[in-house]
Amino acid sequence: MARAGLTADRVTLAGAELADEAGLDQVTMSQVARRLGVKDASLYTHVRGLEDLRGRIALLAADEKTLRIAEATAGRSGKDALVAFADAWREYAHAHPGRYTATQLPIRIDPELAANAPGPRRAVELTYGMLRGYGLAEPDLTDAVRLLRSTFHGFVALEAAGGFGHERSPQDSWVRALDALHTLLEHWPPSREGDSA
Amino acid sequence: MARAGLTADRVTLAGAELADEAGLDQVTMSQVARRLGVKDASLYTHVRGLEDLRGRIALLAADEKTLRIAEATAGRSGKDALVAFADAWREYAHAHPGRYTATQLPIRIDPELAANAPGPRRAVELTYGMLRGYGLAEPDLTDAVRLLRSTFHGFVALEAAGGFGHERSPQDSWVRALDALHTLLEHWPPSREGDSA
DNA sequence: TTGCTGTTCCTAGGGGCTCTAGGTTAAACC
DNA sequence: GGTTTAACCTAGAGCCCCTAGGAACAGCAA
Repeated sequence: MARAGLTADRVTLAGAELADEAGLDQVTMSQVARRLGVKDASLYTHVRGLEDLRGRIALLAADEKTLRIAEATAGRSGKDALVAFADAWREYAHAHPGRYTATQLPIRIDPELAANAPGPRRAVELTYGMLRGYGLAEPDLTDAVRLLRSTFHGFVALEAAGGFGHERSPQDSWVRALDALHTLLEHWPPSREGDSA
Repeated sequence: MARAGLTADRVTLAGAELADEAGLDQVTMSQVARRLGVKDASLYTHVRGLEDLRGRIALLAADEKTLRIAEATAGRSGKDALVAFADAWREYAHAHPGRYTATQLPIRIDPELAANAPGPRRAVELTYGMLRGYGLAEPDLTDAVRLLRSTFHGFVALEAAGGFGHERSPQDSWVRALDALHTLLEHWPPSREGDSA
């Protein structure tokens, strides 16, 4: 019987494709094995188990998303960069819903695996770089980064969960949200003393 | 053998408790049945299946969250209301992580069940009510609501997923984010023509 | 060509899960 | 007390994850 020529990466990719097509919860060892024309037990040579596979998909997605954002924001600054960043984020989530939901999993990723992934550090660099033009200093910079990531992720997540009614197109709200965030960054409120509610 | 006295609500509550203690993915028919001292097949009298149970947990969580927010914002306005609203949201997510993640599920809830739930409509009313003081008109109002919900949900979700490093406390970033959102609402940017990128 | 080695992929099987079908038995009403 | 209506049960099919151990292929050496 001919070998299937599997590797951890090929298994991960098959899982990622399945996640996008059928939803992350349909990503099972059996389904992935079936898609690869192989028995499920064979996957355990390449991947530690289901949890490990999901973690690898999450890592793959994070890397891909970061790459898209890097390409989109290259050479841009100010609001251009902000919009390019945000649109790339949202478009990745739309194009790869299963992969994207994998990134939402509580981090239970093999640390050794994560250490080799370029994604996280690169993502942080990109975000801080995008905000450079707004002239924020720490800790406002960190707070702004967190606010932006929260908004991008939250918007995409609510959109995917069907959280927006049909009255107004999400796209229009998205554009306005980016407008709003831009003006917010330009007029970031000064920190006041005694704030720790 | 004495009856256990189950109802759909009691089954849902047991599932919700289990979700908070062990994570939503540990909410299985078998586990919930075990917790109730009953065989798993017995649950199907009260609940259509696992998907239905998860939907019910999501609905319960939405109602509870809305109630907390209503209590927190009662009698407040302006930034007070905004902060109370947001804090109640985040505190609910912290207190009931399993229930909260259930609300993130793509809506696959029994429509008949959802129709009887007071949550969604009430939540919308509350949010619009909170924004009344800022003097926004449609469609800006809808856009602002969506932005706020996105940010609240996104922040909580990233926080739960371990998405924030350890450099700065999430609490501090949260307080500053609310400051920022408040000033943003006070200076909501006017809509410009030709915006539809 | 033959034999050796390491890895890939297999079969077999245990245990947990969801859900259905159909039987009992407890509670509720006449 | 008898009848009816449900709640709860046992039994079982089918799918899932994962482990243990066997078979077969690829590469290399002699």
